[in-house]
Amino acid sequence: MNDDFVEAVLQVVESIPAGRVMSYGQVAATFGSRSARGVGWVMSRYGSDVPWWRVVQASGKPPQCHENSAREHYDAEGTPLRRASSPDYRLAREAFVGAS
DNA sequence: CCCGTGACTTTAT
DNA sequence: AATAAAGCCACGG
Repeated sequence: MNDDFVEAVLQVVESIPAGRVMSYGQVAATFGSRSARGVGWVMSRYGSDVPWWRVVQASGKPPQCHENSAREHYDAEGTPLRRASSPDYRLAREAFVGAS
């Protein structure tokens, strides 16, 4: 299967620093994709191995399906529910590529 | 090969 | 502001 896609998603999610959250579209764009659903799909399958709670919706709210579980993580990590300051995903992608 | 589904996003009405 | 529709990637039946 396309481990590339999965690997990319996991890579980005794992790269998210504590106290910072990224939206699905943000993450997707970060590794050069446009599919937030693809990211969500990967999370549902492989998200168990990554800090999925650092990945939130574009609205800055945690996953609608795991909000209560995510809250525990936020309380533990002290993650401030705050989406990327700028909705300019492309900039973030370049930033990640440059940092990589 | 076509259709439906999923932890989504964005634009339009 | 809220709702509707379309777009997007990958997978299973």
